[in-house]
Amino acid sequence: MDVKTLCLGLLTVQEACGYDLKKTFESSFKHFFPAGYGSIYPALADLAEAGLVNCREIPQVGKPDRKVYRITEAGEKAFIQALNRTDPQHKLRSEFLAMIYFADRIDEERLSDLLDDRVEKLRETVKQIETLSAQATGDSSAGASFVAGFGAVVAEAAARYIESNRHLLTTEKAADTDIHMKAATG
Amino acid sequence: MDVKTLCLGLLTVQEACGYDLKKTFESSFKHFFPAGYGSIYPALADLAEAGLVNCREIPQVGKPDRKVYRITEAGEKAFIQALNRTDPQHKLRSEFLAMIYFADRIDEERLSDLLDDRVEKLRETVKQIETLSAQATGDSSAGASFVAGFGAVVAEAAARYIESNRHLLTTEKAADTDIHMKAATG
DNA sequence: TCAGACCTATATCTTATTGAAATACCGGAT
DNA sequence: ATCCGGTATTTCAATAAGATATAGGTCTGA
Repeated sequence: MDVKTLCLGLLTVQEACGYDLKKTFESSFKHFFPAGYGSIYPALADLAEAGLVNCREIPQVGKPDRKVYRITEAGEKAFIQALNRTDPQHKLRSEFLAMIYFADRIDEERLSDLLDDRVEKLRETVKQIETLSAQATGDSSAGASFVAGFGAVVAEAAARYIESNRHLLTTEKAADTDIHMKAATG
Repeated sequence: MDVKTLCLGLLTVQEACGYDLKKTFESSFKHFFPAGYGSIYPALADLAEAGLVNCREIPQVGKPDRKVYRITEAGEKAFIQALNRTDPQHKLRSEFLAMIYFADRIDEERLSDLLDDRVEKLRETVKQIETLSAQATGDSSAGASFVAGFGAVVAEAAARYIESNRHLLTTEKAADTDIHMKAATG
């Protein structure tokens, strides 16, 4: 399940050009599978070369030709196979947590800003997802709703955790460093 | 806050070789910042070249020389700077959610397995983190505890979300596709 | 009305990261 | 005896990230 496969999946729904796919990634996948042009365009080129999609170039004025990709039968099969074969990963990569790990080296004001910013961004994520789900333009399959809900729940849980436990990072680093674990996982 | 900076941070605590750092990554950072040898060794080489760490080669029998890296003063400064300069990212990359997005293309048994596996892995993560925190060998700064708690809470929230909402993916795709959003974010 | 900002669309470059395999030897368990 | 797991590093191809270049279009406010 790399960017290539995901593009293929989106093309099972509707033909699109790289730019369109990027927009879909931004709206629907942003919170759990970000991808940029640097991944999408090479992915489409590879898919075309492998015969999993066809490409039709539509001339435009003032803009580059629009390369519209449409999935082939081989592509459909390959995608279904990918859904059945792959053991899916689920990975977080957080520079934020990496920094916080070293909280004792960060001065209090900076630390406070970092935490505020993160909470704010998490809440923005929740809001974005809710807005998107409310519109539900197209994107309203059970799967789409489920992953949206997942994103919102997890982001909200993260925000709440930060709010509830940030005091452990700023108040004196005393004995009871595991209290938040009890509150957290109980 | 790339792998390089994170290695530098770990070296502010204690001198270590690449292999040692990998173990630390496995134990303390695994759930939010995975890194393999392919990232760590080049990172150390770069740090050494930049003069942020020194390297001392300790001969061994039957094993490659142990290259022990110790941070320099320039390195200490660079790390503090990194903590103050960087705007930290926080990204999820989930092939799992990407697959689930296409749940309507997955047959029921396979889907059920995917969900079971994910819940199990999330619960394992929680358990691992709790075990680690209980031992708390060395790794017991406020920052370390905070990030451990974060990991546990978020993993648990994710597991619970899957358990509570998986029925939306298997039962008939009927009208009320947004019920879980209410339950989720409310 | 005119500048600045943003949208459409693709291509490409550098650097970072992944994940695995290759190399080598030791000790303990079967 | 043999196989597995731990110690340690190196390296490689594939993948991805993130930014920049290109180029003309529309919209917006002063």
